[in-house]
Amino acid sequence: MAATKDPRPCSIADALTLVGEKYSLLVLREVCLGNGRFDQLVRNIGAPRDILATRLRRLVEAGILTKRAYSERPQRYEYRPTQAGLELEPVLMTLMAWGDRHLRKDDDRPMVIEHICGNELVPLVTCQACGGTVDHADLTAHPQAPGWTVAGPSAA
Amino acid sequence: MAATKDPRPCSIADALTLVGEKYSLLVLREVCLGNGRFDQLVRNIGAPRDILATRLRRLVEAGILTKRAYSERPQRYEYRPTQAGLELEPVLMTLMAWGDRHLRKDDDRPMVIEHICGNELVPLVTCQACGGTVDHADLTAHPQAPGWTVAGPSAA
DNA sequence: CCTGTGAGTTGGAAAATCAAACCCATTAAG
DNA sequence: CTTAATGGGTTTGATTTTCCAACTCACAGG
Repeated sequence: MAATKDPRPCSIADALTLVGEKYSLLVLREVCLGNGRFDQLVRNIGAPRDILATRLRRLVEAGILTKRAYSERPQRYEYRPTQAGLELEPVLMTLMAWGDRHLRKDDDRPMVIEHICGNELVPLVTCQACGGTVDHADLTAHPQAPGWTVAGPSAA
Repeated sequence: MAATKDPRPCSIADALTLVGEKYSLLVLREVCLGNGRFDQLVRNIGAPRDILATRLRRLVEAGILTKRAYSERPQRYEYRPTQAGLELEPVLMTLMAWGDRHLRKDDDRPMVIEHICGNELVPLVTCQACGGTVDHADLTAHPQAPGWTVAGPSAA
């Protein structure tokens, strides 16, 4: 009998094993803001230095960040997002918008993002095909993995 | 001098204190799929039962899930997303799309989402004002919190 | 009566986090 | 020349979480 330990195969889960650990998405936030230096990350995120070092290694090896020297003698490094890292920014924006809407009173947003169009960014998640916004009621899930239905594993 | 422990005030960080712990977003995934029962969550997520119980309590108290009895005698409960919970689904869809693009070869997506328009959902994050997609190069951040610049704390 | 299901709780070992101190190279100040 | 500061970490030891298996409780079925 197989192990009772095969969770649903899922790209959300896979993405979270890379960026779901504590502080990882905050590292990405700072790095996208242009703050890629170690001490800056420590101050702006408030994470322990050793944990931060671990996360940075992991994000670099995952291809989400790159480490580059901005000075030889003395050697000094900074972290910058890769293309894959930059493509996580929409996730951050969507999460920030959710936090602004549900966790704050009125308009006390700690950060406003300006879009190139000149307006304040209010991110919407839309369907590429029809352009409509993505709402729960409009979605139907189709698991592709063999042995899995929406409800769970079939015929264990 | 103040404590050296005031991280940047940020709705991303605040949102992550609620849904950033291990398994929390996977719980939301399952609950959005309609799988709100305890043993179903254990099987489909692969999380330890005690941790799951802790997460469920937290998500309920945060107003992201509700606990409902679907049977008295014997008492049996299920968890369902609140409106706030449903509004996190776009975050999940965006994260899933990122995982599909960057963590998988070709078209071996473990799950396909169908939009009501009849097409496969490819989520795009767009600007509500102009409708354009959200790319890093088009964004400018404006911190609103006193004492904070994009780079970090000003004049501690 | 014995077994099974659903929804958890309990106990103890293993792993991760935390804060503070330390290290190394280089530059700046007195 | 000695002392202090900066940047980018590593080390150490105490505290928290996580993990896993076993257990509980209430009811239902055969």
